[in-house]
Amino acid sequence: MKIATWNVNSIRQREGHVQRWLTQCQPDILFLQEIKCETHAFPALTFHGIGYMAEAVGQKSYNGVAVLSRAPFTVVHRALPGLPADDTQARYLEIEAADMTLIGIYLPNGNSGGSAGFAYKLAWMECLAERARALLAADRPLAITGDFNVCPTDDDFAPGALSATDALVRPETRAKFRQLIWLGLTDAIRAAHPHGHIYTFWDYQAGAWQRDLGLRIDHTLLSSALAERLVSATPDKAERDQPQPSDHVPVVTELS
DNA sequence: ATGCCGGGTCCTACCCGA
Repeated sequence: MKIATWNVNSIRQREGHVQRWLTQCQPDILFLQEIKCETHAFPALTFHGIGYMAEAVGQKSYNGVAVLSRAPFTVVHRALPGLPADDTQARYLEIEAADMTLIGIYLPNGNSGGSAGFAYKLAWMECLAERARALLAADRPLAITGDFNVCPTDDDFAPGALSATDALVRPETRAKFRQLIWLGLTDAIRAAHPHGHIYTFWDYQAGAWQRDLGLRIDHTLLSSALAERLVSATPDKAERDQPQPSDHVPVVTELS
């Protein structure tokens, strides 16, 4: 079973990329982030045409998540439980499929909006940990996948690619990420590649791709029952060389 | 060297990303 995640940086700009990639990679499930369109504008029919059912949680201009699946699934939540009711940012989609709970996230970046923006990121991470805790307590096989906007350690970004005060690497951000991990979740990419630099994002600017100045910020976290089935978890770097690519590449996690 | 590219939008200068 292949579960994939991809921040596509606008589905309208990358619809053809996703269609081609699905055909060539054949994942069972693909979570998308930064679709940057309203829910009704998501091009579901394109994906129906190649055998994928679709569900989107969108908003105008920013954010937006979606899931594509070859097998039927049930939508459980279209927003992160625990957030204020007036929070309309489209960043969370939780489904049940193949007897697993699968969560796709676009975690707040935390660099814009000053201290309030960073506080929002930390509050969002706290709610996510609370949700994960509840699902794990109920003994649900669980995967949380998506764009976490967190470099968990100094091995997870190229030297010089970020300042020490960036919201992706700040100690408070990393502490919240560890809080998630310590619930008993396995960071699948790091488990499959224990040593060295491995990236999922390269900025459009300053030749970051050509100079390999990347970040590892797209993650898949697995509960123990799924971690025991882990076969591989790998970014598909070839996508970054496509014409008009997203700045993120797809990450594919394979379970036996 | 946080705005170098690239997406978005009340259309065009400005917000956001990581």
